[in-house]
Amino acid sequence: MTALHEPGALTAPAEDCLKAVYDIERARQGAAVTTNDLAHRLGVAPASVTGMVKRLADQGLVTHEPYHGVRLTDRGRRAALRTLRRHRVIETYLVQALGYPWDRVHDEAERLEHSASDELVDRMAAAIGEPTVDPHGAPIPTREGGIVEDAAVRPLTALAVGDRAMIARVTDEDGDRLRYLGSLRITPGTRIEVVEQEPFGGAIVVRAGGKLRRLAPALAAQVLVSPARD
Amino acid sequence: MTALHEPGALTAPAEDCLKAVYDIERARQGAAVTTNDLAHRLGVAPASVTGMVKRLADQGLVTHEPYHGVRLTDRGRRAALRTLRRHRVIETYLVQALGYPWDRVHDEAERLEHSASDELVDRMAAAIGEPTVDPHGAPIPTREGGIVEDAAVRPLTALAVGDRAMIARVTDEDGDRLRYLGSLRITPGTRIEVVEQEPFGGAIVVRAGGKLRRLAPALAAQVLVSPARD
DNA sequence: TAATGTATTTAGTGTGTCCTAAATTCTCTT
DNA sequence: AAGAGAATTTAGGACACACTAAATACATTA
Repeated sequence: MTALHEPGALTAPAEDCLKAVYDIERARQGAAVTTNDLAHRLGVAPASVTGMVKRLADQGLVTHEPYHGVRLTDRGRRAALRTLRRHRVIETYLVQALGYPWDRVHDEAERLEHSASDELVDRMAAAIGEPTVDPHGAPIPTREGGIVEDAAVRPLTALAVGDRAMIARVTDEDGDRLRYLGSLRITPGTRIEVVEQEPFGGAIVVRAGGKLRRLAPALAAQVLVSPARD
Repeated sequence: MTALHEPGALTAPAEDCLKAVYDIERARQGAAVTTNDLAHRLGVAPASVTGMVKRLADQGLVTHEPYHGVRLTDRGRRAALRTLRRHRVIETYLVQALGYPWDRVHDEAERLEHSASDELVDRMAAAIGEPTVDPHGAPIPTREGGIVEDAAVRPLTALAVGDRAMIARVTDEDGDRLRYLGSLRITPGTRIEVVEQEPFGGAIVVRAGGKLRRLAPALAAQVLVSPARD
């Protein structure tokens, strides 16, 4: 790909990288993001990340303290949120308007987010009633770049036996795991109650939709819940 | 962009080039396509086309007789039709499902066609009732790669005064010209009658939707009509 | 048939993205 | 405080795609 003429236009790998920095920065609660994390997330060699980050730093989208990690600048954060909005609107549209199952929208959106115009994304959002969360429960940034992360949300693993809650979000992108969770009705909006917590890193047993479900801790950690208000 | 791993995966510029070869080959009635034609169509320097064509030839998608033009192989034609189907289904979907005006779908589809999966395109087609022509009247290739070009279709310029016909297709991609034609109701499906043909390359005057419209020959040449059956 | 002008290809560059292998820096433990 | 091991960056390639400038082939006309 040659130099892009439109000012501010980013390449697809650059957008992906910014999105990844945003995501990991948030997961790390604002700490700097290591190139290794990024390499892992992006499926790319660590040395490649160094190069990408250098280009993004030249454009003023991230700051890079060599050997100490990457941070988004304000401009970088805006760009990341723009891409995130595209991604999540597209995912939601695919599910609501085109009947995609929730476990197969990620990869499609991953490609489309780089070529869809703002107009298209806005039309999609309008067509399905301006959704505020995507099919996995993740908040959709607004046109203006705002985003509301629900502070009350915790991982399912943080609940105690007897706690009731509602599934708010599933932070997993792997199709197989999502399909599995879907088959168990472990999806945003479902009410659950923790029935049992097996000791020493064992499974968590919840009642969901009237059935008992055993969730491996690795899976349960990806399931975020909000306190049941009843 | 690095070497693509999926077998048969083409880069966006390669897909664009194949589509252009297909289109020009058809317009030239099967004659070989010159690199200059392609350069013009793709908005790229002629030397760049030579390089692109070389890569496509290495992949067995075109044959290239140096200094004498390019031809699609069967595999190349299949690839071109796959892209063309994506493009035209997307254009039609944007108009029918998302309310786009017909003069603004081309550029959007031009980008999306390279990142939309077959599944997405098929779902779009299904959602709007498996259309057979796009908003400009161009036939949409089938999933299997077939395409039916209406043989009875002729340019508006080929009609004589007094002839009646129906607008079948507008072979123009420029947004401004399409918007203009749209404002004149010169769109697929409209019945017209040739009222006057100004001599020596002058305008063609047609009655369309009850109104008289003067069309410059360059514009009229892009308007294809099929004989009115009444 | 030779000359001329156009079309086309070759040669040489630059950019973005990726890689592997080798150096470097950091951190943690002893 | 030093050294081992891990993380990171640098160095050196490769490939796709674009460019300009120069060389070459073609076709047409005088």
